Amino acid sequence: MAVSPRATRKRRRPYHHGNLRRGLLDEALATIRTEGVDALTLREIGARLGVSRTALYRHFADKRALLAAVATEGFRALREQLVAAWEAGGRGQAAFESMGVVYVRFAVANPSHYRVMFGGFVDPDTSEKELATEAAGAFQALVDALATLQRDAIMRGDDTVKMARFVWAVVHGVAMLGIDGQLPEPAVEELMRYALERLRTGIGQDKG
Amino acid sequence: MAVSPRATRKRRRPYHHGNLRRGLLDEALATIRTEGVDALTLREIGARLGVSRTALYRHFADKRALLAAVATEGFRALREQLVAAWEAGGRGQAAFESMGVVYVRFAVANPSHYRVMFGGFVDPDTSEKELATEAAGAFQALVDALATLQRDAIMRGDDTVKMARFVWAVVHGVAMLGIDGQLPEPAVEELMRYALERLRTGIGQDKG
DNA sequence: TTCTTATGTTGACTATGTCAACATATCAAG
DNA sequence: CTTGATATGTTGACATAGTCAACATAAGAA
Repeated sequence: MAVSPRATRKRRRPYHHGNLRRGLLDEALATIRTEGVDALTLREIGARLGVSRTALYRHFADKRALLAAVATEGFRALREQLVAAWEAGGRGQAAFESMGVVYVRFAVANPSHYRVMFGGFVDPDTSEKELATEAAGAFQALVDALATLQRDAIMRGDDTVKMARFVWAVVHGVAMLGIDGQLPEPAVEELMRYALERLRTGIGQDKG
Repeated sequence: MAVSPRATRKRRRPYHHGNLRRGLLDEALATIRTEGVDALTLREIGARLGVSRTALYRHFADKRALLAAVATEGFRALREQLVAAWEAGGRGQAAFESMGVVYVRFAVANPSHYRVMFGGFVDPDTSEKELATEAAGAFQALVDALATLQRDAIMRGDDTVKMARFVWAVVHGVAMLGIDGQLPEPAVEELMRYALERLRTGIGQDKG
């Protein structure tokens, strides 16, 4: 997995290590995935790349910046998966619920990564413009899908952004409870299905 | 605010400091509230109580145990507020939504504390039996309320626990997005209101 | 009074993030 | 090709923090 010299064939030839920034990000993400955010130390990720402990500071302002970059990648991946689900599902009601499934599964499959995105490790407002952009992009995927369903009179005509936030809150809530261990193991998938169903109909007693 | 000797009049007279455990908890919570979880250091909270840095270890196994205790207190407070809202609201539909309001407001008013409860700082499964108990207690308040509404045919007859988890996910999601700064400032309260409304009716287009 | 146990303290160790000073590779300009 | 500027990477050092071991002391029991 060492960066081969052949990679330098591309236009901008990297300097010493060969895209250390990319390597740092990958290594950080790998560590986060396998050992959790707490286990992430700058020294070890440097060591793993055969680089000194402070080499990282040439590519990231500090540890938080690194985490912000990791979060950014998370939002990008999430958006891609959401859009893919929407397209593959046929851009209808079923596709919309498929997005919900994908969302929750993303979180459950990458709990630590998801936590970096939402666990207060990074501030979405200040600094990190790219993070804000990507986060907004992921949310936009949801807004777009909802707008389509509204156009087709499948969903209520409420303010789209507001409705999208609600949907987001639902899947986010399910995901968070799931990765927090607040739910019995098999309950996450089940709750997700149920949530997507009730999201559509509500929990109030049918008046028909 | 120093512990007065008069406090020792109670049955079990404390040893040296006079209920240091309680003091540690209060000080930890105060620090968490004002400066956030990251700013919580064992050394400083000890200093603030005029006690050495390791005195804490006679009352808590380690820092995580202290955080677990803080989380426990959070769940207890949350449950009390939920129950109070339910009772005061008349144990009906309105009272139920009042619980939702209280829940989200608790999180928004105590973001750092809430994060200790749900931010992965403590593991609800392992260790800390009291924490699990209190967390379950808070959830039970929700289950009980829902069961009542089901009995009165105000809510659907679905599995109560499953439905309660869904409701929990909704308010938890709104709360989390709110304290994460993912929503524009005034949007939290607005989203909460909207969420409670749509929670009842769903977002699907009315077929009537 | 004495023994035991509950508390609290001191010193020390390790791990970690970060900065400053230094070293070196790459590229652009002449 | 040399030279200077800039981008990268390294070493040494420091401050902070959590934690443990050894020691000290207070409280209650015998």
